[in-house]
Amino acid sequence: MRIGELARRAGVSVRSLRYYEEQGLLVSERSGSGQRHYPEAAVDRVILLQRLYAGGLSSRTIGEVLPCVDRPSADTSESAFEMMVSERDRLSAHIEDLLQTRDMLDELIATNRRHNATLRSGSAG
Amino acid sequence: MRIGELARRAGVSVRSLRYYEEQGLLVSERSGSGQRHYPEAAVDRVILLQRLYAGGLSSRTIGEVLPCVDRPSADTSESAFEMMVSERDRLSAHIEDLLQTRDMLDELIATNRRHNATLRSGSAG
DNA sequence: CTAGAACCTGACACTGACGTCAGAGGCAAG
DNA sequence: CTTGCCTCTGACGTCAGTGTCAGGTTCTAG
Repeated sequence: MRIGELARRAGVSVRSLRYYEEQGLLVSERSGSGQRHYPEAAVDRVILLQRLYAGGLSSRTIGEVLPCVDRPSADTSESAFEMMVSERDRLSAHIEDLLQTRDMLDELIATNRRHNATLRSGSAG
Repeated sequence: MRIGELARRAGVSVRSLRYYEEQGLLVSERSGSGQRHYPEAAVDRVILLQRLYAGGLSSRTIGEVLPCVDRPSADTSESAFEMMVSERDRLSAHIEDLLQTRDMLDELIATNRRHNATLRSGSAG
């Protein structure tokens, strides 16, 4: 498929796909005229990339981790594996942090609800 | 206290404190010579701001929800309250997304561990 | 062949919370 | 007064993924 279809099916912009390729995260075959062509598997690949980006990994980090995805059995994935584990730990810590923030928001919301309830019982507004 | 002490005690940079003030999130009294002075409570205030930033709220958004923090009983917090709730929901969705990403990483890690174990049992590396 | 959609490269714009530098003034200690 | 650290304002730099525009080529339908 060409880049437009891949973009639609993976739910990203064409610009992003070119960027991923520029970062070495996504490969394409080129037709004689220079147009990019992708196999079906590229859709899942891009979705995977999106998920890693969503996890806060940078392009560089994703590039270093990808060998673990593509060839989990090669030695090249030694440092990649460590990177992946440390990224998972970083992500876990980040999640914990966000959970604390959410708890704080929940408390604030509860406090405000109590006040609002008090106000509403006095005068609607 | 002056800005340097507040920065140390809250664990942020002096630059950040000035930025927060510029965004209307942190107030200071000025001495005759223009230096900023803060009460003890400013430490917790800055920590609160940090937590909201960590939750992915922008300066503008924080500014809009702060009335809920400062005066939970005022009407001014009506839209602020809705904003706070929607930010909590956004944060929850974000956390769910990150959890999925972490699960994916965990699966990748498990897969790689199996391969590494196989390798190591054959030849240490 | 033609119109128009899709594609190409290249490059600049943007966002947003800061880092950092410059040049100047403030303040406690000796 | 001097030394040295702290603070001030102002402004430009950074990062990183993506938007967007420009100018040109390629593909597809009729």
